[in-house]
Amino acid sequence: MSHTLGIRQAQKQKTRQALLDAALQLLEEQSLSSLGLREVTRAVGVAPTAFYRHFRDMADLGVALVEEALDSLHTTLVALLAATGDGKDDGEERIAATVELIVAYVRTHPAHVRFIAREQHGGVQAVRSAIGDQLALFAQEVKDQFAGEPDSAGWDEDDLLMLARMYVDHMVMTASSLLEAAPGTEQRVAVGARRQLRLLSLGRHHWLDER
Amino acid sequence: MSHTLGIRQAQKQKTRQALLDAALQLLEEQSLSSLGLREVTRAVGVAPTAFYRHFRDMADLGVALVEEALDSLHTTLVALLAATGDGKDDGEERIAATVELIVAYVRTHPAHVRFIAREQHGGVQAVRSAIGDQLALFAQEVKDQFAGEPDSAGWDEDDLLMLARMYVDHMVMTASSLLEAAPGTEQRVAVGARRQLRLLSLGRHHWLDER
DNA sequence: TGTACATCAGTGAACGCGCGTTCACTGATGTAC
DNA sequence: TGTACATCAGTGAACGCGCGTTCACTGATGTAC
Repeated sequence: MSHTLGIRQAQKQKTRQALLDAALQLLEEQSLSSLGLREVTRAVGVAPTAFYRHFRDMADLGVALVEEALDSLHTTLVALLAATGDGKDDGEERIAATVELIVAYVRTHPAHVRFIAREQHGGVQAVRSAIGDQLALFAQEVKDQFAGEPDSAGWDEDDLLMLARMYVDHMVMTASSLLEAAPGTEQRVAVGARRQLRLLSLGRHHWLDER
Repeated sequence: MSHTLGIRQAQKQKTRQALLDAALQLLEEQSLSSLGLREVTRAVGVAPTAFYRHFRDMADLGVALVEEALDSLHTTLVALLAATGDGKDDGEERIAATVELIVAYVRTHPAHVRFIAREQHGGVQAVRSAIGDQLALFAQEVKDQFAGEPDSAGWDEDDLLMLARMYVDHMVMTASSLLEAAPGTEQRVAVGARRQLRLLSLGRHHWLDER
C-alpha cells in the first residue's frame, strides 16, 4: 500500500515540495519576479541545477504555487458555502461565520494569502492569469450557491455573478487586510469586514425594489 | 520669471523626471523589486552613477512614484467628489459620472494605475506603506464628503469611514480591472462597476432601517 | 532470488553576464567682489 | 562688465559578486530475465 509510488518518485515529490515550501517562505519578503532560482535551491539544500528537474523556470514554479494556494483556499470556500447554505439564519450569524472562517484561514495559511494578494497584480503574466482564472472560478461557485437561495428569486445571471464577484473580492481584500493588520488589531479588521458584508447584504435585499 | 530656478536646478529636475518616467514605463512589465538601477539609467541615457544624484536606491524612487501617481489620482478624486456633491441627482447619474471619471483616468494614466495596483501589495515595504497611507487619506476625504450629505444623517463615524473605504477600494479595483480588460471589453467592466456602485448605494440607503 | 542493464534525480565545475557601488574626475553653472 | 573661485550634476573605469544555464557525471532505484 505504501509502495504505490516508487522510492524514486516519492523522493522526487519530496524535493519538489521542499522547493515550493522554500519559495513560499522567501516570497513573504519579496515578489516572485525578483526571487532567484539559486535562492530557492540554497534554502532547500540542493544544487541549483536540481531545480530544472522540477520546473522550467520561476514562473513555472509560481503557477504551481497558485494551484497549491488556491486549492487550500477552495477547501475553505466550500466550507464557507456550506455554512452559508444551511438557511438557519439569514443575516448576522452567516456574516459572523464567514468572517470567522477568513480569520482562521489567514491564521493557518498566512504565506499563501500573502502570495495571492501580491501576485494577483504582480509582474509575472502567467501567474497573474492563473490567479485570475481561479478567482473567476470561485465567483462562479459562489454564484451557483446564491442562485439556489430564495433571496435570489428574480435576479438575472449577470447581476448574480456581479454579486458573487463582490463577495470573492471582498474575501481576498479582507484576508490581505488581516495580514497587514498590526498584531492585536485583527479584531478591528474583522469588525469592519462584518460591517461591509452587512452593507452588501442590505443592498442585495433591496436590489429588486426599484423595478 | 522663467529664471526662478537656475539652469542647474532646472536641468537636474529634468533628469530626475526622466528617471521617473523611464522607471514607470519599465514597470508596466515587471515589479519594482526586480527593476534595476542600471536598467533605468540606460533607458534615460545617463551613466548609472547619475542615479545617486537623485535617489538613494530604487525603493526611494518608488516612493517618489507613489507621490506622483497619487497626486494625479487626487486631482481626479476631487473632481469626483465635486460631481458627487452637487446634489442634483442622488442615484444613477452620479454613479455614471463616477465610473466615467475612472474610465477617463485609466485611459490617460494607465501606467500610474498599473503601478499602484501592482505595488499596493508588492514586495517593497516603503512603497506599500506610502500607498496605504495615501489611500487611507483618500478614504478620509470621501468620508468628509459623505458626512455633509443628508443621506448620512444618523450615521456614526466608524460606519461612514467603512463606507468611504469601500468606495475607495472599489475605485482602485475598477481601475485595475479596466487595465486588464481585453481591448473593447472596457464597456462590460464599466457596466459591472455601475451595478456594484448601485448595490453599495442601496445598502447605504437602508443602513439605518433595522435599528 | 540473483544478475545485468536502463533510467534518471541530483551533482559540481565552468561559463559569460549584468548587477550595485566606489572613486577620482570634469566642466558648466553659480557666486562674490 | 570681468575675473577668480566654489559648487555640484553627470562621467567612466573599476571592483567583487551572484545570477541562470550548459554539460558530462554518479550512483541509487527500477526492470527484465
